[in-house]
Amino acid sequence: MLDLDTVRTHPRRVQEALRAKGTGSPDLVDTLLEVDETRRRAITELQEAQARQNDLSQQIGTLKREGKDAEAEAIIEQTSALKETIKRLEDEVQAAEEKQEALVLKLPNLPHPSVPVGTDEDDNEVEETFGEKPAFDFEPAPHWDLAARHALVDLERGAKVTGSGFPFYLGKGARLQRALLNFFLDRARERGYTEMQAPLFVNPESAKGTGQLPDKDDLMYDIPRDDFYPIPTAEVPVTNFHRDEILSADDLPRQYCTYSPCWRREAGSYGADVRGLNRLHQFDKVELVRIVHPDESYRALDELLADAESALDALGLPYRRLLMCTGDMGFTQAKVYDLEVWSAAQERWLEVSSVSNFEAFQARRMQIRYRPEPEAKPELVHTLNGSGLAFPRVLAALLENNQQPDGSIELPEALHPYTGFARIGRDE
RNA sequence: GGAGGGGUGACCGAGUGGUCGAAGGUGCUCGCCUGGAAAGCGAGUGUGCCGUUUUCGCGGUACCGAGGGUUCGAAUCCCUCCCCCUCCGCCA
Repeated sequence: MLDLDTVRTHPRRVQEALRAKGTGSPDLVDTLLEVDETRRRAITELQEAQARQNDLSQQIGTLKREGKDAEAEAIIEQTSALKETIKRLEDEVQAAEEKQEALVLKLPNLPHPSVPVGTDEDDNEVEETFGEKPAFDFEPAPHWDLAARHALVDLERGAKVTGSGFPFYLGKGARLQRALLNFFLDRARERGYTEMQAPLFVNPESAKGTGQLPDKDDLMYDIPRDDFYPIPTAEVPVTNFHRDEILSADDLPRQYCTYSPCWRREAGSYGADVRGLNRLHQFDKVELVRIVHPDESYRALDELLADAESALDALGLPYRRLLMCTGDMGFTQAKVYDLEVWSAAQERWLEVSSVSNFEAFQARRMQIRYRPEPEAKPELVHTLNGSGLAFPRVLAALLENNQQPDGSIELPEALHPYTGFARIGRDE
C-alpha cells in the first residue's frame, strides 16, 4: 500500500509507476484524489458536529447534577437534529473511506529508480552469470527421466492421491529433500537468521498484509469453511509475525528463516515447461525474511541476495542473476532480483529464488513500525524476503547437471554430510 | 464439541452511564542528588485521522478485542462475532 501523502504530493510519479508496471489505469490516481477530497470534507464536517454534540452533552450532565432538569430537557430536545446529522455524516465518511481503501489497494508499489523500465520478461537484465555449465559427451537425460529411473519422485501416484502437481518423493529422493531442508536452514542460521516454524494456513488479514489479497487471490488455495488460506509462500506468516506491532530501534533488524511447504494454484499454466518438477502445486522452500530500518533496506537487499547466491555456490550449480524490469516485477515490490539455475538437460534457466525489497509497502498494510528514539513517533519499517531456496528446481538441476555416463548422479560434496550418501544409482 | 472465566495504554492493573485517553504501579525519557552507580526526589511519557502552522507546536475528533445497538452522553448497558485461560470430551 502506498502512502496517501505520496499520492497527493506526487500524483505523476504514481501514474508513471502504474504505467511502468502495466497495472491498472492512470485514471485511478485522479479518482482516488477526488474521493480523498470528499472524504476529508466529510470528516471535517462530522468532527465539527461531534464537537457540538460533546459540548451539549457536557452541559446536560452539569445541569442534571445541579438538579436543573427542566433546562437539561430543553437542551436534549435540541440534540435530535444534530444526532441525525452525525449519523448521515458518519455514513458518508464510511462510504468514502471504503471507496478510498479499495482504490489505494489497487496502486502498486513504486519501482526503485535503479529498476529498468520494460514490459515483460524479455526486458529483464541479466546482471551476472556464475559457474560453468556442464559439458557432456553423451545425451543428458532430463530430470524426470532420472527421477523415474532411480525412483526418486512419483508424480503419477501423487496425481492419483491428490491431483497433478502433488508429488511423492521416495527413497533417496525423499532423503535428498530432507538434506536440502537442513542444508539451507543451517546455512541461513549461520548467516544470522533466526529459525522459525510458522503456521501453514493464514487468515485473510495476513494474506492482505503481504499483498496476496485482494489482487492475487487466484494464486492461493482457500478453505472457505474456516476462512483460511494454505500459504503460497512462508513470506506470508513470517512477515505477518510482527503485524500491528511497534518495535524499538534495538529490535531491528529482524532476520528469520523458515522451511515450509508452499501451495500454489498456478491457474493457467500449461505446456512443456511444467513437466516433472518444473512447476508444482505443492513444493518445499526455505524462505528468508528481513525486517529492517528504512535506511538499511537496500544494503539488506544486497546481503539477502548474497545469502541466496551463496547457497547455489555451495551446491556448485551454475546460475544467473536477473534484475527484473518494471513490467515483470510484482505489484508489491520496489526492486526484485531473480536467481535462475541452469538445467543442463532441458537447457533452460529455472527460477529458484526471487529476492525482493518491498520498502514500506507491506509494512504500511501490516502496520509494522519501529520507534527511532525512545520518545519519538513510530515509523514504518522496510520488509524484504527471498527464497533460500525453492527445492524442486534445485533438485532438478542437481540431477541433470551431475548425471554420469552410466546414469548415476554424483552429489556435491557440501550435501554429503546431510544426505549420508554421495551418489544416486550406484553402490546401492 | 460442552461448561465457566476473561480481553483496558510498552507491561501489570483499577475503573458498572457524564468532569475518563482513562487511577495506581512497572518500564522508559529528562532533571536533581552522587566521586561514580544504585536507591531516593521532581517532571514528562499512547496511536490514527481532520484542520492549522515555514520549524517546535496548537486545536478538534476517534480509539479501552472487532462490529452493530440503546442513550442527549458508553471502557461501563444490550446483541453478534473473534481471541485467550480453566475444566470436561475427543485426539497426533
